Amino acid sequence: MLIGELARVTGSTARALRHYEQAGLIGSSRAANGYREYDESAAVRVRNIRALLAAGFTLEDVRPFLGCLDHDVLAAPPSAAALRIARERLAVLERRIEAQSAARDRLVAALAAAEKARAGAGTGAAGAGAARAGAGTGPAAAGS
Amino acid sequence: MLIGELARVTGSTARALRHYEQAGLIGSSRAANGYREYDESAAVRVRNIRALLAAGFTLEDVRPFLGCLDHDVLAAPPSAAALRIARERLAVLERRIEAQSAARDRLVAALAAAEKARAGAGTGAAGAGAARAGAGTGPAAAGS
DNA sequence: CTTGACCTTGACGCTGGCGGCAGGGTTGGA
DNA sequence: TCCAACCCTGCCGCCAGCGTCAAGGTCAAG
Repeated sequence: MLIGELARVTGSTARALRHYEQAGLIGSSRAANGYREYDESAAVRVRNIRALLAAGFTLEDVRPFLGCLDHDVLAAPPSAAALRIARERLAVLERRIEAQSAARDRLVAALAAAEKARAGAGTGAAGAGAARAGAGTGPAAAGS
Repeated sequence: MLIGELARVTGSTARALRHYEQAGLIGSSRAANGYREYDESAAVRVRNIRALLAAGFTLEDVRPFLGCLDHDVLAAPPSAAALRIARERLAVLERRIEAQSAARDRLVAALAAAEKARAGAGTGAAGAGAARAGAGTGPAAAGS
């Protein structure tokens, strides 16, 4: 399989694949003309890599998983280091989701308050008061 | 308040504040000597901005909230336009949270499968089988 | 032989959020 | 008078994951 086909079947691009190779995540044999050649397992490997990337991993983070990615998924008996990194990434993801959910909740609350203020008073003076009530849970409180 | 003090009270840096200004997120009056001068509300505003950034917003994302950040929190004089933008942002937030939650779920599933495989078989042959079972929800399935 | 679709390496560009340095001006205190 | 501690603008660097030329070589088809 040449690089273009691998790109197609993995939903990536030739450029990305060369990038992964340069990062040491995938390998390739070379044909006589210098073209990269891949076998079937490369497709699986690349899909796994991209899945990890999509999950917020960096290329560096993916490296420890290389042993597993060959076979079929990243569920092969992974090294302790791989597990550790996965958990770290998971924690980061959780924190990010948490932070964004908090932002969302604040925004929802602010919207509700704004609409209530709208219904109550037109000028916004009363609205500012209602708004201030939400301030405790608002971004200003998150000044860590 | 000069930029250094504002940086101190907001836990940021002068460099960052100039960056926000260049991005149009904060303003400043200038003293005769050209120094930036800020009033108290600037600190609140900056803290709000940083809170949003910490929540995964980009500077661009923050821009629509500017009207709210001035006063005290993100509850503004609820103009129809502001409400609309807020709702748009809310939708974007929801989508982002959704995407990241999906990534998290995949990662969790992969971890669970990995640990099951670990507990089940050491060599990897049987482990690969167990792994394959988890593959449906695992990264390999996320080849979009 | 030519065309056109593939492939190669190399190198610069881009986005985001600053850090850091260069090369200055200003101000207050010893 | 001189230093230290501020401030200014401007610009390059960095990380990450590629995109996008540029400038070619290769190969099958017409």
